[in-house]
Amino acid sequence: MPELPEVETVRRDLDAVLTGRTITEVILGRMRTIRRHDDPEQFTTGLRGAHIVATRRRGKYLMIDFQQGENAGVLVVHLRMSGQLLHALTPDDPLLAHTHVRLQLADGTEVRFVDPRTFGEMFLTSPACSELDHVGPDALDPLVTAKVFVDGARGRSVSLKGFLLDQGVVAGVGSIYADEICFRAGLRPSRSVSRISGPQFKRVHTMMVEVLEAAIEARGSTLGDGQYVDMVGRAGTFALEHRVHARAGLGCVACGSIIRRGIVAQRSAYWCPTCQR
DNA sequence: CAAATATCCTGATAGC
DNA sequence: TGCTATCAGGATATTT
Repeated sequence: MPELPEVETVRRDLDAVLTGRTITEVILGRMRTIRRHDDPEQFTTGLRGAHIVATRRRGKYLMIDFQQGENAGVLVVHLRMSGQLLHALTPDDPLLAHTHVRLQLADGTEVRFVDPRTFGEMFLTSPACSELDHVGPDALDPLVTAKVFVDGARGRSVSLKGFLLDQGVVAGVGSIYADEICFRAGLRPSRSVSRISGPQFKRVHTMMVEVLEAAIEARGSTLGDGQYVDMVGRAGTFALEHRVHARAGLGCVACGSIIRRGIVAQRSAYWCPTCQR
């Protein structure tokens, strides 16, 4: 499941492929991918001739800024669980199953959106991107400090994992990194944020930044299912550094206790019963 | 208002 | 072997 580090890895690849290029044609497969648009034509005509000027990311959302004549616009992409953006060097590269959108470029290459589970989406909007108003600041935004966590947790009783997954507080952390952050902070994912102190939130914040940056360095986490890969199909290596996620029944790398699995915030959660309280 | 629940969908896996 | 039932999960709408 692509989370902040995986989306950032894709953004960097995408930037090299798209920025400074022009979209010449858009081929739509499944309409569900562009479900925010009533009219598919609005999407295709809105992108045809678009000149890409920049790529950005906020949490797990990719934003592709473009200029189309006098008009500025943004193509927003969310990969959700199984979405992939792939770069095809020629239009007749074999099409993978579940290829829902093809963006053909003036240089003859193609950016393809592939998404078996179809939860991912793409939509066009104006530069203000008001559709993302409810999304909090990016987890790696320098403006995000431990205070954002302390303030965001005030008056709430949700679990730490549920809190980290709440994209309205800080955006970008998903199930994998929430587990890894909880481990490194020494706190169980089920611990209520109402029982977490200021210094503990400071540690949560420090560990969040550390884990996310290390994961970007490793080009993300590719799990056993091989689901996540970058734009040319390469896996990320951060799963090798996972301490708890998907390690139920194995020994804790720090103390040897058996890693446990349970449900927290309606998601699978993994933790060390000794290292985390 | 916050938190829990149902929903979307398909591939992988478990169980027979 | 091959079938069916179950599960996973991000964000959102709905319910509690």
